[in-house]
Amino acid sequence: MPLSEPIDRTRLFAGLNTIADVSLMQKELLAKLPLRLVSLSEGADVLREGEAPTDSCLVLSGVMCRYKIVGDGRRQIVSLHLPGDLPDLQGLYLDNADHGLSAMSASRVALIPNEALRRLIAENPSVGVLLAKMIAVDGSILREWIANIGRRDAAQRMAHLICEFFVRMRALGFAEDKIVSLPLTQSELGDATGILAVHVNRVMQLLRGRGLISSRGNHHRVDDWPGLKRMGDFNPAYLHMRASLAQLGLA
Amino acid sequence: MPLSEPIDRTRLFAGLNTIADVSLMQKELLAKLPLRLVSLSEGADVLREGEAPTDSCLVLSGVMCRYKIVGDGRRQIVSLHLPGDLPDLQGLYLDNADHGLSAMSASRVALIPNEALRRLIAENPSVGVLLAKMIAVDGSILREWIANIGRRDAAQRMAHLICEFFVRMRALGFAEDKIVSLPLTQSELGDATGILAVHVNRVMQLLRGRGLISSRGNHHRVDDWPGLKRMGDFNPAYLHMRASLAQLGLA
DNA sequence: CGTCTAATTGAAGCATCTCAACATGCGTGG
DNA sequence: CCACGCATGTTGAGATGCTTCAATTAGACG
Repeated sequence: MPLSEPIDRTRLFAGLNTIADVSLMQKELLAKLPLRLVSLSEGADVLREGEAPTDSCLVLSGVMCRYKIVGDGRRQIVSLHLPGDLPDLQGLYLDNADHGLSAMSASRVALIPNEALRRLIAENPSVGVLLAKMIAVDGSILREWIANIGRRDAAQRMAHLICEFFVRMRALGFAEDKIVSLPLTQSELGDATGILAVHVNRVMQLLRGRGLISSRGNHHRVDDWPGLKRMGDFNPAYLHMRASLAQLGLA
Repeated sequence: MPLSEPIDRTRLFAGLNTIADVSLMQKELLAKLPLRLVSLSEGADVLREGEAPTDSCLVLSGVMCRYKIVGDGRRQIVSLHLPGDLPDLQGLYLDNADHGLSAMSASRVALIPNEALRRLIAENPSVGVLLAKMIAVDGSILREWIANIGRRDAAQRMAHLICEFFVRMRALGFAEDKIVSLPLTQSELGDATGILAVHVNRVMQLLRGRGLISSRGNHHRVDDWPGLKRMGDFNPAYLHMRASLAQLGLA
């Protein structure tokens, strides 16, 4: 449902800013885009597999995910998206969505008509380059997920997922106290890592047992960042961020 | 090593043509790009993880792959690339490669200076849209790989991989007799699907035993296409091809 | 307080891995 | 042409990580 609250248009640059230097002019152009604010309850879909997208989705608050359903009905989450992300930019160029897009927690998003985005890109190629970079980074993260699921065991996968989420949140200015809210149930964590929920539980206990993290509900505290990083074989290069780990206080 | 043989410039459009309608003018513009022909022996790297790409790679012949190496040294192949593909387009927008790019069989590629590509896109936005679409489809295939590895068992994964390879080859005009040359060793098939080589062997025997495929060396014949499709839970929508399966003779 | 979802625990089964050996094919050099 | 070496394919047996099924506990919410 559309809301009347004011939209935080700086969110438009938040994600872009972590990977590229967005000029003042580009910010102004982006801020002028027509936005339709929508509030989503937990689990709500913005887009379903097979639908033809007419708008691009900007996450304002909450955590969203893209997912696919395989033949036997099981779900695979293919990416997580934080405030400032544009999870479905490739919808600008594809006729039908090959995945669903839904809210993992109550979220607010801004819908941007693809027509307006296309016009902006056409008139202002430098903005197009920014968005292309965002799509490219998205692809890079997808590749790392493939490697994560294909070649690491359950504990490593989970550790890697938490590392990625933590670093991305941090880059956006969240999680300053090393406490990160990962609003996923264990079942959803399993959908993201290709593990069954019951086993996620045991893996999380393992991570906690080793003193890497501690949890209370959805809120997780990173107790031993070097250890978690090592356990997850985490190297942030694939995130293509402008800031180094050191600059994020995560040396 | 650079060769002096004539370059088949129609390869420049082959991959694009399967997903988009490339106009005559666009073909002419692409054909004018400066190309540097390079011949690769099996296993040769065009790009290694961490390197800064200066050229984009167009596959002229052979099969190439992008891959990542995880901490313990194991390899995960994240995509396969056929003649007409531009496997590393996102290198246009990223400073450092997050993956390696290598030849799975003796291959010929054409290297296109990124500078020239960027100029072409800037002067001719419609070509930029074509390439953006290619990057978007690339992302879609990555997502399907995540779902494949995360949520299907070994036999399904392998069947799905073969289906994808077969359809993509077919769309390019190969494999008309339902015989497809998949120049991967069982170890490499394992790297692509997240399975160990020994187990790949048993899975291939299973597929052969069910009459889905038959193999002689690297050449595999699809004996039961509907069966293979069913086994691999294969739905080609994610390839975003212009041609339907029916149009490819694979109803 | 009752209901519902999510987290936790246990036990048993199975898919995949691991280790180890042997077979096959292929290119190379004698 | 044969002999050899090496990479790849094949087979077997045992270990294990993850799944499956089932039941219980904890926590959130009206």
